[in-house]
This record gives sequence, C-alpha cells and structure tokens, in this order.
Amino acid sequence: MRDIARATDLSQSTVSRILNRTPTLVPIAEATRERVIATAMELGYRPNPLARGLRGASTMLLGLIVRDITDPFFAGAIEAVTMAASSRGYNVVLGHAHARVDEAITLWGVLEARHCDAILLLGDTSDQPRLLQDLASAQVPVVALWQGTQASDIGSVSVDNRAGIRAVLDHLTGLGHRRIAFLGGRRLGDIKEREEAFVNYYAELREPLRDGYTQRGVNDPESAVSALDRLLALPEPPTAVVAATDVLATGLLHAGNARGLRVPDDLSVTGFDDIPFAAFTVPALTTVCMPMREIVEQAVTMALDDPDGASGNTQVLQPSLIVRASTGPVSASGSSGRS
Amino acid sequence: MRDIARATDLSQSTVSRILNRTPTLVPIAEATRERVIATAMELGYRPNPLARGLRGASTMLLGLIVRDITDPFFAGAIEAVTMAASSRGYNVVLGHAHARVDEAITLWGVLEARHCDAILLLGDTSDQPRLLQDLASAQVPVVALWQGTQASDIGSVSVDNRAGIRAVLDHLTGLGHRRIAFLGGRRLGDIKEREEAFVNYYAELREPLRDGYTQRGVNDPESAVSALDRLLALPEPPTAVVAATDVLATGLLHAGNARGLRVPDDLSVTGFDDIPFAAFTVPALTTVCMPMREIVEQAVTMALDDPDGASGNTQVLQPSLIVRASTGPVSASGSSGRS
DNA sequence: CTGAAAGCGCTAACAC
DNA sequence: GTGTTAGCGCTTTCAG
Repeated sequence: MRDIARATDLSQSTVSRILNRTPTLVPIAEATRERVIATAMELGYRPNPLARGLRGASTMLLGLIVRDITDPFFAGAIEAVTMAASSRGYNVVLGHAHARVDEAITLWGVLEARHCDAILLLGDTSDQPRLLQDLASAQVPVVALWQGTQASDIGSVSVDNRAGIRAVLDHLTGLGHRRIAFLGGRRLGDIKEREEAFVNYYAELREPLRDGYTQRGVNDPESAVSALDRLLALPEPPTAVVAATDVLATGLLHAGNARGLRVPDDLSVTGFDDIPFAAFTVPALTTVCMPMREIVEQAVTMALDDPDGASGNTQVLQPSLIVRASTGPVSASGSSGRS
Repeated sequence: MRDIARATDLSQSTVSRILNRTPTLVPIAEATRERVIATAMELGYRPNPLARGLRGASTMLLGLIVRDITDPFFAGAIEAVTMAASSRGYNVVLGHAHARVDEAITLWGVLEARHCDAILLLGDTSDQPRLLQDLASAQVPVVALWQGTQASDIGSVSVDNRAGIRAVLDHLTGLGHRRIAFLGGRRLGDIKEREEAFVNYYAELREPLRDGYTQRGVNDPESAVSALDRLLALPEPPTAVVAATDVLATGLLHAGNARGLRVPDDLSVTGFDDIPFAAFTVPALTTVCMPMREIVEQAVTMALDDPDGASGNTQVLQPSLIVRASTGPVSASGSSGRS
C-alpha cells in the first residue's frame, strides 16, 4: 500500500480511505480515486487482513465450531455455512471439537483470539451450560445452530423438532402402525427434543408406550445395529422404528437387512435430517427434511449482518416430511421379526 | 502483554523472550522467568496471532482448499486434517471451491493473503494445470492430496489407485466374474487413474472389454442410477460393476434394489475409498480402504514440519481391499438383470 | 479534499 | 540478563 501511495504521489491515508470506500464521511476527488484504483490494480494490491485486524477492523473471518465433522449432516451444514459466508466475502475458520466440550471451550478462545467477526456453533452443547454462559459474554456475536429450542443467552437457530416428529408419527399411525419404537442418541440438543416429542405424542395415543421402546446409543450406525437387536428381542417387537437421525436410520436399514427383515414389509423405518444419502439408501428413507439453507442463512445473517440483534434471539424453522420407500402399511401378520 | 510487563516491572522484550522460549540464544534468570509466567497466567494472557503474523512470524494457520465438502470422503479427510493440524497447535482455514476451479484460484490468493503457514489442496484439480503452476510458485508450501500420481511441481500425496483396482479385480475374477463393468466420474485425478487401471487390467485378461462397459457420470449416487440402467440395457449386461468411488457404488446398490436386482446374487458391486457409510449399506459394500490417516499425516508433515522438502515430492501410499457382502460368486444363471 | 502522525500487539536488532 | 528502539501494514484522529 505504501508503494501505491508513492506511485500516485498521495499519502497512505488517502489511499486507505479510497480503498475502503469510507461511507461519504469524507469526500474525495473523483480523479484521485480513479487514479488510486487504477494503480492498485496495476500493482496487484491485496490488503493484508492481519494488519487490518490488528488495527481493530473486521477480519472477515467467521469462526465455526463443530463437534463431529464426519457426521454427514454437519458436513452438509459446513458446506452451507461456507457458501453463505463466502457470499458475504467471509472466510471460515473451522474448529473441530471432537465431541469433547473442553475442546470446544479451547476453540472458542482460539477463535476469539483470532478476532473472528462472529462465531457459529454447530451441534448440541447443552450438556455443558458453562460453555454457553461463557459464550454469552463473548466479545463477538455467537450464534448456535441445532441446539434445541431451550432458552439461552446466545442467539440460536433451530428446527422445530416437535413438528418433525409429529409429522413422522402422523404418517406412521396413518399407515396403521401402533407399535412404534424410537431410537435416539445421547440425550442432547435436538435428539433430546425429538425423543421428548415422541414420548409426548405417544401419550396422546391410546396405545401405551411399551418397555424398551425408546432406545438410545451414540449417533452412529453401529449403535443402531445393536439397538435393533434389542428391539427385536422384545416380547412384542415394534412394527416401525422412528430414528432420531438419518445416520441411525441407515444403521437400522443395514441391520434389518442383515437380520433378514424386509423393509418396509416387516418393519418401517424413518429418519430425520434428510442427508443427501437418505434418498439412496436401500430402500430409500422416509425422513424429515431439514431446511438447511434457511437455517444457515438465518444464522449467518444474525451473526454477521445484525450482530446486535443476535444475542438471545431464538429462531425456530419448520421441517417437512419426505415420504420415500422405507415406510409402508403395517403388515397383515402384524408382527415383525422372525421372517 | 504490556500489562504483564508493567506488573512485573520488566520490559516487553524480556516478557516476549520468555513467553516464546527463545532457544537458549539469550539466557534469562530463572527467577524472572517464573515471575513472568506466573503473572501471565494470572492475567490470562493470550498472544495475539494477528500481531505475531504481522511481524512475520508463523500464524499457526493451515489453509485447506476442498472442492466438494459434501462428498463424505472429503468430509472424512477434513476431519483427519483438522486432527493432524490441531495436534501441532494449528488451526484450519477452510476454503470451499464449489467445484469451480476459478474459485480455487481466488481462495488460494485469500489464503496466501492470510499468511497461512501452508496450504493443502484436497481433490482433483488436474483439469486446471494453471492452478498447479501458480501454486508451485506460491510463497508458502502447498501439498496436494488425491491428485493422482502425475508429476507436478508441488508436493503431493496420493493412493496407489492401480493397486486398489487390481485388488478389486483379482477378487472379482477369483469369484468367477468375467463380465465386469466400470463406473467412473469425470476423468480427473484419482477417478481417471482408476479407470485407466481398470482398462489395463482388462487388457491382460482373455475377455474383451465390451462396448458400454465403462460408464461415466459425475461423482454422485444419482448418476450411478442412470448408469446402471444403461448397463442393464446392454445385450450382455455385466455380472459385476466396479465403481470408482463408494458414493457411486451406493447409488448402484440403491438402483439395483429399485430395479429388483439382488446384490450380490444377480450383480456384484464394489466401491473405492471405504467411507464410513460403506460398512452400513445394504448389503455392506466390498471396497478399497483408503489409508486416510497415513495420507493426511504425510501431507501435514510435508507441509508443516518439512516445508523445504515438500515441493515436487510425490508420495504414493498403498490401499487395501475390504471384502464385505456386496460381492459374491457369479450366479449359476450367468446373467444379471431380468430377475 | 488531503497529509502527518500515532498506534494496534508483538518481535528482533542492538545497546547497556 | 535486561531495556530501548524500530517497525510489520494498516486505520484513524487531527491538522492543514
């Protein structure tokens, strides 16, 4: 930048003002402006974000803390965030918390130290209220995504898990199912809400919620395999299983096939999230479509465009049911398993 | 940092020296050192990476350019990179090229401007030789992963695609298959190498490579669906399909099921990469296991630990065959399709 | 309308 | 052993 100041016989300050198009606070001669811009191009000038950040200005960096990058759902979310960010000229700094909350805290410190303009938090951290409290007092706006709809001090954007589960259960009961089981993960964030919604819905039905009908594991296809075995061992095995995520539902589909069950004839299976793979499982998965674009767009808007209105603001968006081939009417035999 | 200098009645330089443990070039009194460290803790001091970077020192930032974040294979790679980076105290800046090469160039500029200490390039960019040339002249070390084994000026780490395809085909021919088709993507990087390896292997067999036995599309399950239809419409449909990636193989599995084919009885299917989902498809996918950890570790070592030896250095690691349930002996009927 | 100068937080010559 | 000083590249008062 000094070079371009010298080349144009102007002072650095003028050049700086022009290149940052100060909002009309200080008028500048059109002629000089053009001259500066021209030489800037010529010299291939690119501002140094470090120096800019050091001086207190924006770093154009969006921090992203995510617990499990390998979860295909979050992978899609990361993509959506990078797209939303880059459309605003921002870069994304990715912090991976490896599902360990203390790491998330460390990362938060790192990102704040790096002077990110805002921080997005992907995934459930409600098991660690302290983190959320710390975040609420952060210097930069923090927005949490998919944290569940619990009240908190920081901004958050979520999906209406209750509505999603209701849609699934309406669909399943409409097909005649009465013995419906639920497969969740650790009782955190969204998954917790989905489980609660399931239990509530059941309470409204005549049918009692049988013992062993709510299974839990980690959010991994492997744990769905063992959960299905437990379900099938029940005196009255379910005719349908509602999985809290597509990842779990995929494990269910796999395990069902390995055990000789036909889906959906012997067992209906549903997921939640509508990850890209959900349309290509065997059979294609009936699931709840996450309004990914909208959620991320909301969050990025809150974090970057309206940082003041962000804190404490909780948005809840609506999901929609996608019916594919993994659900069907309850079979005539009325019993799953032992095919 | 000035605060801690004042609190200890020392000068900033001393504090800086102590906190950066200058390698014995300048001796320091043990007493002062401890005093400084103590007050640093007390004041919750954290160095400002911006200022440090501005001064020319390392920014502890690793740039990562990836073409398709949603590809589960790359998602796994990103995780591996963030882990390798964080074990060295580095953060990862993620640039998403959205499969557009010109964006990759832009990103490269951005990352270089941000003074990343090194840049990693994930995925095939061999369609844009200019990018690779530019990168070769970059200020920071650049290492490309999964670029194929072609010679290039920048450091690269790849997998031996030829060996992987050979392993798959040895397995399939061992099961009696002779009519084996290949499903690839755009002829880039690894996928290109895999297709060539397939064609070469076939040349060594007695069987001729029939018309239409090498299909191409984009790397997406959807395109595998239409490719399978084309394959089944052939006068002599294959008894096995070798997919260039697990993503394609998943689409094949889905389409096969939708068309009423039984896998592996009517059709054997193989993949490549061993993404996490591969073990949980229906049926579980026989595939080639990518030595992900090793590849990423190599690349990060080249980029961060040995930046001088990086350029032009090409490493090729060995994959291994994972036999699961999607491959089986060629069926008695000897013909796939029309089940 | 434009220039001069101070300083963001830190490091690295050089002195003492 | 420790202090002084200058400067990384940029923004931003405050004077012209």
